[in-house]
Amino acid sequence: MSPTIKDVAKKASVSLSTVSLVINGKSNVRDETRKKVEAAISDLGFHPRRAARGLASNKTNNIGFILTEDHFSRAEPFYTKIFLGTEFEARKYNYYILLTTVPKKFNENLHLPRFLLERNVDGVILAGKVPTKLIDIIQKANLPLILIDYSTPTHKTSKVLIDNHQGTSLAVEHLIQNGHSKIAFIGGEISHPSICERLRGYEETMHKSNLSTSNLIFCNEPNTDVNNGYEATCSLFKKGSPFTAIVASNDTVATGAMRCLREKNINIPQDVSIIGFDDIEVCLQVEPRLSTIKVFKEELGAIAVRRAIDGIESKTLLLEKTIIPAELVIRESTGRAPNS
Amino acid sequence: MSPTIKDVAKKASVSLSTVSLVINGKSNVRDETRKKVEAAISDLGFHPRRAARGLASNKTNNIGFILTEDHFSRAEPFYTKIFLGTEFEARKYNYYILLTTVPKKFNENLHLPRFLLERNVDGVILAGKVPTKLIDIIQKANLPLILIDYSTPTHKTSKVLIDNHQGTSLAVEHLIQNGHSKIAFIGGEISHPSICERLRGYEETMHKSNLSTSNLIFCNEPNTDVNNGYEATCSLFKKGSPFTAIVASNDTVATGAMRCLREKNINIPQDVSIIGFDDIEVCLQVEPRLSTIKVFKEELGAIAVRRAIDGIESKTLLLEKTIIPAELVIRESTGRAPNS
DNA sequence: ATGAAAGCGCTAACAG
DNA sequence: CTGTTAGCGCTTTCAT
Repeated sequence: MSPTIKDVAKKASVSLSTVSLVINGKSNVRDETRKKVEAAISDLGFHPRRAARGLASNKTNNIGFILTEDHFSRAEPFYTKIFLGTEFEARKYNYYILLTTVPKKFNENLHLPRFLLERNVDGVILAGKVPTKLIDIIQKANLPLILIDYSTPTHKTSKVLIDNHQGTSLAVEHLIQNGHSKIAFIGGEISHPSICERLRGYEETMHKSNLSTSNLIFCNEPNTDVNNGYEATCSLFKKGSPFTAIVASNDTVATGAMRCLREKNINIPQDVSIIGFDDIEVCLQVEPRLSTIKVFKEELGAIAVRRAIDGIESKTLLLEKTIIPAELVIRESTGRAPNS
Repeated sequence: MSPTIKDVAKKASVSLSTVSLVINGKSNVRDETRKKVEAAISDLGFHPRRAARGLASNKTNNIGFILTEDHFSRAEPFYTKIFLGTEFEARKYNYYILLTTVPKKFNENLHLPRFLLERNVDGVILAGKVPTKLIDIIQKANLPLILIDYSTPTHKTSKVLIDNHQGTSLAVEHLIQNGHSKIAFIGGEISHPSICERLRGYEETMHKSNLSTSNLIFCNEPNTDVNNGYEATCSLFKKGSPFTAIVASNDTVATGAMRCLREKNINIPQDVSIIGFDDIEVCLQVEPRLSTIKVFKEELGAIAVRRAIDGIESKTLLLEKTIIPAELVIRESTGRAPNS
């Protein structure tokens, strides 16, 4: 058996409660006593058992991380990075992250995460678009809740968001500086607030520069995967205005667009420039390498964890909204507009 | 406060221990009593608190999942899928997965995962190449241990492996059937047993068909990322024999090779065929779509969880070695050899 | 500043 | 088959 607080107490010749005070970093311990206890702890290689602490203090030191199944499989590299960010940050504060997924069509009787039922988390982080019913349930359970990359007007929650609007602004400005004026926007799932904001950022920046967007927006796709990018680009060719650049709603969509361009023997970036959003691995694996708007994914996760812990430890659920700027990354898929 | 076993006992007019017996599915409870208890449980929406169970039973119902940091960032989509496989399977058995990473250059005093120190897991799964020191420590702690996609001759452990050898055999045979005979193998990190086996599978299948591999193997790269694939292919051009097909040690390496081919204006698959290994998302995002050897990643994770639970619940650590076959996936990057 | 004692919610002998 | 009882290892009043 590993040593317990009792062993430590004996070794340091103090009482159990004194050891407990030291473990929990409470102030009212004489320095000398603290030293003694700390020595005993490190001598014995003592580590408090979580289960015991949890039972006594009614706290789990776990944070639940929930995303929808299809988000995690479709946009995997994006959410994996966010998750990793949460894990690293949680470690610093001695929390564990419990990750789980829920189906897109969520049924609260079937799919409620176990850690919610078992009250095995002190707070919850939701990433991406999630069922609003799930938000309701978590709020009713009175658990600190942080949304990442999602927000809904009907629910008041803390959230950590990407500056999508600024992101596509950056993208459009970069293209304009390269002499482009006929710039298209493609990608689906406008129902996701982030995608919608990306579209708005594009539109506003275009209009601010007196550029037309008519017949240059193709967002009727139901999703944001490779095929949607491909289809949207096909539509752009069939029904759209002429263009020399494409802003894609994310990197995956951009790769679909690239496929379409290649099929039509259009050179990137000589004939058409293309820029993505997110900065996932694939940007470096396609040919040419994809310019994009970088999202600080690990940071999003880390900040969410800090907010969650704030909520857990302060007991006052203050609602904070944090917006993280995005950053332009220029690679090989964007260049001067033809004849400019 | 959520209901406790006490509330259930009162409601069902039985004792605490009877409720406990029901919860734990022990057999010695009269059917009628069980029904009564179950009704009370569902009426109250009772869920046993993990911390309490854990403390009383000295069991956590957690399984630790450890991988090296650079594995998780470099070969992220691969390991993410394995991790997801563990999570889904663990759910069925009421376990949680605690994921954490350790640095490649592992120092046991600095980097020992918390859940090991705090004895907060009942078993451990290691994925990919991990420090052997870590294996030592886990075995010394007498925790059931399962390796995924790794094995070391110096340690006796249960493991779940990919049939790498058969995988590259499949790849080579597919190419031979398409008229290729000058087939190269590229990719680095032969120190990883999996990569080494992939090389061996290639070699043996080539030799079995009386094909030469001389000056067709380029594996001096230190890693298996995009650049290594690129560099290995450059070497192949500079120092190698002529070839019409490439077997890459994984998909990421394959994308690097594709970059090199494109730079040299070599068409895939008209001039050179290329096939990867793993079947990660990027296969569908590059142009042309990459033929590959599919690894059942979620399955690897799921089986590892079952093995771990076997070990936890049986208390007898039997060493099992499970090998999962790989599968040929033909897409657009492989075709008939030129002039055949 | 430190110690004594109660108890968190459950499991696990043991009795009956 | 069911109930009684004693902890599991820690936190947390409450005294001192």
